[in-house]
Amino acid sequence: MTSVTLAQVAERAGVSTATVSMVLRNRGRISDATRQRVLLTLDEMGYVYNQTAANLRNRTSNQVGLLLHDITNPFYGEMTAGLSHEMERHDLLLFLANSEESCARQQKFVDSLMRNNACGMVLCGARETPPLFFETLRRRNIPAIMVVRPFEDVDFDFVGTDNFLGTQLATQHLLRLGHRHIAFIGGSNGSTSRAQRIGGYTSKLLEHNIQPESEWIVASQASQSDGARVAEGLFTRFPQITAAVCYQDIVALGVMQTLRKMGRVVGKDFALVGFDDVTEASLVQPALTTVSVAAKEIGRKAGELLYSRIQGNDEPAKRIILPPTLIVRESCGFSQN
Amino acid sequence: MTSVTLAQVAERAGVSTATVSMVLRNRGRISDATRQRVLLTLDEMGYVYNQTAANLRNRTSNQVGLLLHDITNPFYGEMTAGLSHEMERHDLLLFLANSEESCARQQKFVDSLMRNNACGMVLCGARETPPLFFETLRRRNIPAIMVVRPFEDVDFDFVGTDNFLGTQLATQHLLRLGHRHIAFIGGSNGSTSRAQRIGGYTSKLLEHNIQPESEWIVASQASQSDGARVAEGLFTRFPQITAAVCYQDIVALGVMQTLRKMGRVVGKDFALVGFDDVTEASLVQPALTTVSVAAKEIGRKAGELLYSRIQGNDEPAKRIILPPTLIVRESCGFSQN
DNA sequence: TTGTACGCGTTATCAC
DNA sequence: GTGATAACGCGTACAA
Repeated sequence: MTSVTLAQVAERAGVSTATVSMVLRNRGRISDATRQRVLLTLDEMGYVYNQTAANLRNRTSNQVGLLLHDITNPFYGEMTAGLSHEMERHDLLLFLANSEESCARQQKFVDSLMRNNACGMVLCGARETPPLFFETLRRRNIPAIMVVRPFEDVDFDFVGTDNFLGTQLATQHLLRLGHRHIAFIGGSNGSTSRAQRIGGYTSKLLEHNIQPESEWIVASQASQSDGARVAEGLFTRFPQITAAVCYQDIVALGVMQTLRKMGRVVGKDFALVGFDDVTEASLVQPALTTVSVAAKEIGRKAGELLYSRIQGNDEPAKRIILPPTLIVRESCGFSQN
Repeated sequence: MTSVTLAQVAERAGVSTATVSMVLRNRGRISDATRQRVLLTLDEMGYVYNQTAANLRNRTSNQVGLLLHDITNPFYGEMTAGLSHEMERHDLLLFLANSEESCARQQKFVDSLMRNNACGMVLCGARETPPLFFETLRRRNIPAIMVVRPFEDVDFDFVGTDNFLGTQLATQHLLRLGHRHIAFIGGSNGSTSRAQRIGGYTSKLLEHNIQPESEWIVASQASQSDGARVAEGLFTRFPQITAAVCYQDIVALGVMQTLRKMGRVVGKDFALVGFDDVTEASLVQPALTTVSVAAKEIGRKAGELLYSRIQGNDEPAKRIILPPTLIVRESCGFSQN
């Protein structure tokens, strides 16, 4: 890396470094003749601006971090694309890290961001993130936006989806179709998102004077196989269940398998709604009716908010909750609305 | 960001900046008493190391770039995870950018990396990348590893998969199952990877004395919907086709939709093989038989190679071609082997 | 262990 | 009006 410095350019052009700097940044009063000469020299020498030196001098930075727990998940891929696009609009560079649900890696990344003078970050924290993590983050006083996973008692900006409304939509849909025995399947105990989704489900039932059955609410890991396993137990014990709202599409897909195995026809004997609208949802037979959360939009909004924070916006922490929509396909049969 | 500087720590601890620096980096001979005092002060003041200042002084960097054309594609998500993991092992930070197949964005990102003093990069170039891009990159003399997409006449390190062998495996599998009317669906004209994959498909047919039909080789965009569209036209014109090798899983999923719509049962009336082994492949019904290219491993290998280049390895450009494997699932029916 | 010049660009102050 | 001088941001490493 035989890099040319601004000083070298200045010498060759017969001007001072101040002049070159001013030309580069279009500031100050430089005569047109001088400007042209400098620009020419810059080009001739193949000068490359050293942003880090400038950042050091200005105590600024154009680099932000994005921490995810699973970049492999298509949902986060979409979100990343949205954020990345937004960052590029503002000429910010994006550092990416994948915690793989490890709090240690997560902490390491954030520390590294601080050392590298990042000017902001977007975080989707690991599941067991300790409060200490947020405390130190808060103390650093660097703009940070949480996304997707809400954390209790944490006063940071947040961008995510309306879990409560999402399952309300799903449950409403099932109720309209005449179902009265509706289960809730999936999510892991202790998850905030899950609690919110169960809230939407329960509240909608109550609105319709249906007493929620706690035994019809079962947890599951985020995999098709565990969804299938859990569903089998549930439907064996309670054959009267005719519909289910699932915590995630991936779980719904597993539930579908089980139903098929038990000889029940999804979309006829049984109605199923998922959550996330992953690509597979439209592919399975019958196509899955699901709650869609615009992942890309979450990324974009987070980027927008982060940028405003970097610009100095110091309003109190904001919560941007994007409304989900119900994508009606075939897994509930055909609706009358 | 009220940051504490090394000089402030030095003053408070009553030592020179040199001493503090040495303590921080465990260099030189510092008495234990002094070391303890400095460490204590460091902690008390909440000092955060300024990596950028150090990098400037040392003319080094700990930041590498990753350029993709579509981070939304699960394949690249996997690859990114592999690379990210490898980068973390070496305490390197990863800049991410998504060109979205735009050469302008791509060039912009690389320029930005140069200005920001990145020490290396991993690139999966946009489809129409002009030669000039590679020339300027070469001139900058910064370690760069190409991945996945091979480019003609470009003398850079490359990590990818054996496209030729991959489709040979796929085609072989179909031939063994007795198919003789096999189509090739997907990929865009002019893509090198696609040419290689078609080569594997064609050569295998020829080995079995089957004359490839050029009309049975059709292009498609990398989306499910376009795969479906293209397949519909193909199967309508040539109903005798009983099997297909797809350029990508995502295309195969679209083809599956079309087949279903046409009343043909995948795995019974029709055999389908994909390429990539994305997560969805194992989730659809029937599960998709596909060529797995270990995306994560490509990322890891690219990271490993990049790191060695950064360390000064100046052997001639290397090509690392990872062998793909055929993952047999259900979309071809059950094999006799 | 310390003093200090240095890496590179910025900008306030000063000179013509 | 134009442009030069030089101190500065912060950590590093060599001479002393």
